[in-house]
Amino acid sequence: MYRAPRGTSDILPEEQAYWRYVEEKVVELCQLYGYERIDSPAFEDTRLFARSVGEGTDIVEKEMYTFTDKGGNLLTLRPEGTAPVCRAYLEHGLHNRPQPVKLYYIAPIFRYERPQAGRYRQHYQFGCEAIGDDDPALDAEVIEMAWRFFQSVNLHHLTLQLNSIGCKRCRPGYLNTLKDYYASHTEELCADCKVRLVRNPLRLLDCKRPACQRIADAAPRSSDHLCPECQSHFTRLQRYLSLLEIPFALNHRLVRGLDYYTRTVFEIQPENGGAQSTLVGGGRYDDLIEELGGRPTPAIGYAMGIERIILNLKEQHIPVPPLPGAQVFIAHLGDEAREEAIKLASRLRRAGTAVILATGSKSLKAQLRQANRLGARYALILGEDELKSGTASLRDMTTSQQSLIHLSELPGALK
RNA sequence: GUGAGUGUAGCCCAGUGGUCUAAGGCGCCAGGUUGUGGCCCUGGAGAUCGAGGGUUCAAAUCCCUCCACUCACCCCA
Repeated sequence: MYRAPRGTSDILPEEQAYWRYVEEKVVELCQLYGYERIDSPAFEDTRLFARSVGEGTDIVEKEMYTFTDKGGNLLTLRPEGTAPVCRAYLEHGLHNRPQPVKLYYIAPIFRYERPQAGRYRQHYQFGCEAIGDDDPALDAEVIEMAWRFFQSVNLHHLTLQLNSIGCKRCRPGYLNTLKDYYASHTEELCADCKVRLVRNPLRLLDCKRPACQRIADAAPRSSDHLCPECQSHFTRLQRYLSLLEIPFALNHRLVRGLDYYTRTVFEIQPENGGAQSTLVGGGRYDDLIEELGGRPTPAIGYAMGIERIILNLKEQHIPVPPLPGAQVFIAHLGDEAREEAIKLASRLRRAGTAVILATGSKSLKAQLRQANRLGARYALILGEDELKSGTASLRDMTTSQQSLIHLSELPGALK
C-alpha cells in the first residue's frame, strides 16, 4: 500500500475549515496593510538558495530537496520563501514601483528533515516581504502586522521576542568580541558549540544546553555593540512598537539561522511553547538584494508556519467557522423519477443552489440517511406520486417539516 | 544523522504462549414500513495481528533483523 512520503500529509476535507479560516484571515490582513500576493515557482535554481540562505547553514547543507532535471539544470524545491520573492523583485524590475514593494505569499516549503511535532518535510508558510526601505517604522509595521494576525485568529498567550544583530559594518566587530569571550570558555562548551565557535559564532547564543546557556547569558550582547546607525534604528523601532502598544521582550540570544538577516530579528511563539513552537520568524535582510545582483536595497519580512498556527488553534480550542455543506439533497425513486431528478439537479445548480443528487437505486431510507449525514438543509423527494403531478416533496431536514411543492416553484421555495 | 517510544480492520482499542477460525466501540452497508433521516434494536462487510526470519508440539503474544509512525536532539515555520 502506498503512503504519503515521510513528513508529508494529506489535508482531508474535515481539516479544510482550519485552512480556509487561516487563509481568509491572511488575505484580509494583507489587504489591510497593503500587501499584494505573489506566487513563485515551487523550485528554483539551487544557487539562489545557496547564495541567500548561506552555504554553511543547515538548510543548504543538509535539508534541501535538490535534483537535476533532464536538461542538466540543478534545481531545488523551495526551502524558504524570501529568496524567491527577492529573485522575482529583481527579475521583474519591481524597483521601478513605489518603494517599499509589499508582497505576500502562501506556499509550500520543502525541507529534508526528520519530522516531529510541528515540523514536516512539506509544510506551508504565509510570508510577507517589504522591499526597498530601511525605515524602522516599516519594521514596526511589519511586526505589528504579524502580531495583529494572531489577534485576528483569536490565538492568545503569545510572546514577541526582539533583537538586533547589527549590519555588515558593526557585526564583524561584535563577532570578534563574542569570539574573544568564548575563547575563555571553550572547555565548557558542548561539542556542537565548539563547531559553532569556528563556523557560526552567532549561533552559540541559542544553544539549548543548560551549561551553554549560562555562558551565552553572560556573553557580550549584539545590541550593546551596534554602530550608531543600527543603534538608532533599533531604538526607534522599540519606540514605535511601544507607540503601537505591541508588547515585546528583548532577547539578546535571538539570532536566527539564516545568513541573510541584518539588524532587526524577531520571533513570535506561544508562552508555554515547547519544541518547534515558533510560529513566526522574521527580520531585516538589507544586503540580500544586493547579494543577488541588485542595487543595495534594504528589506524586511517574516514567515509563519500554517500547520503550527492550526496546531495552536486546536490546542487553544479556538472554534473556526464550518465550511458550507450541501443545501439540497435530491432523492428519487424509480427510473422515471431519476430522469426528472437529473434535470432538476442541473436546473437548481444553474440557479446557484448547491445540490447533491442521489446516485444508484437505493431505498428512500438510505437516501435520506445519506442526506442527513451530508448535512443537507433540505431533501427533495421525487417519486411516482410526485411525478404524476409535477411536484416534489420538500423536506426540511432540521425541522422534519415536509410539504408538496410544484417543480415550477423551485428554486424559489428553498430559502 | 543521533536517541527513546510505539506498531492488532478507515478510526479508537481489548488481548502478554494453547478455548484467537482475534473481542468491543465509532464509522460503513442492510433490515426493523408497501416511499422517509437523526435515537433505538438486529444483522452484515471489513484484520495476511507492520514485514521477514527464528524459538516452540503450539506465537498477535518470546527472540532477532528490517520497515513505518511518534516524540526528542540538530535546525527551523
